[in-house]
Amino acid sequence: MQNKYGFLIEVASRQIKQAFQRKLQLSGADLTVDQWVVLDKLATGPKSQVAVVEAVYKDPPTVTRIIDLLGQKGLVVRKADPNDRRKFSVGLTTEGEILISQLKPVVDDFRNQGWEGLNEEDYVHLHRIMTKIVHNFEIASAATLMDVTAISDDKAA
Amino acid sequence: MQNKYGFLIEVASRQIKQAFQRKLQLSGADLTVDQWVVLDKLATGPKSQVAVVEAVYKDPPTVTRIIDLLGQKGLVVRKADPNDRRKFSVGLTTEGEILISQLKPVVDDFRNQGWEGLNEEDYVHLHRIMTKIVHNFEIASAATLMDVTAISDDKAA
DNA sequence: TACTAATAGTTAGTATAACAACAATATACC
DNA sequence: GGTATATTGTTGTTATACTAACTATTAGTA
Repeated sequence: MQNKYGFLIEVASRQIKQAFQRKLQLSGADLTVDQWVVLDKLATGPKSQVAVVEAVYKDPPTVTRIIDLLGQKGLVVRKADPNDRRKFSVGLTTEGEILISQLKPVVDDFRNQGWEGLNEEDYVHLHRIMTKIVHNFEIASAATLMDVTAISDDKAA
Repeated sequence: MQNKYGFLIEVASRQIKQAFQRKLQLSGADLTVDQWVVLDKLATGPKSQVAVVEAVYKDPPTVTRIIDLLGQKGLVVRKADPNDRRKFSVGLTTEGEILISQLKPVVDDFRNQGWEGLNEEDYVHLHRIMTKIVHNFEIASAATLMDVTAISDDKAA
């Protein structure tokens, strides 16, 4: 039982990301995959950067820079939080909202294409195995993350 | 069927890599995960960089830079290929070989820990689903890669 | 109140990922 | 033989990942 699941998962992850990046480019969007992920999370309303960090499971520095870039592209804005001067409230601009609505079909297309030939049961397998592996390393944040993903996924997609 | 498998796989991949990186650090090895992967592939004998590229499914520039770093650490050496002056033959130094043998048990430990509670059948599921997704995007290199991984894995670990 | 600890976010440094462009060499083909 | 093409590897640029260190602010507590 010495399977190189880590290598397998990592390579698949890179390939999927790359395919999605090409899809984004073909659609004419000037966005990276990670920028899309953050942008999409903001669709449910403005959030502090900490909230974004928790939503996308990236580090604070990474989120800072992605929001910087999204800001330069005019897709999001930082506003001061009146209740806590440490915080920002990061929200979509009108352009950001328009871009999201334009990309939604592209993203759905991509998901359907990638999942073709697989079924709900496969997703349950995939999720169970991934969650188990992550739990096995006792990564607290990841553990909750995987659990939450399972629940929110069917609705969020 | 709109599951966010991409997000799920990517987050799990990052978490696993991170856990492995910590394991490496605890063992006292001054190596990144990617450096380990390349080093490990060279254990079967010297290879050209193209061969390494194919073995680890990374880009040529990435492999160039990783080998640079492994070279700076005295773990590998580039030798000129007498038959083809474009090529190098990249091989382990004695220090590289020693490090690999020292890390083998650490790596095995990590794999066993991560796979705890899962069985062969789960690996088959995992591999089948990943391969299917990658095939669905018609990523030629990845397709072969996943297929090859399936075969070589049980022996390679 | 004053002191300490925690939180929110940024900056810096190194490594990896992907793409493009490039030099050097080897191969194919006329 | 000579030219077009493919292969091998490098360099440059931008973005992300992670760690560490840092500022500013808030919360907790003696």
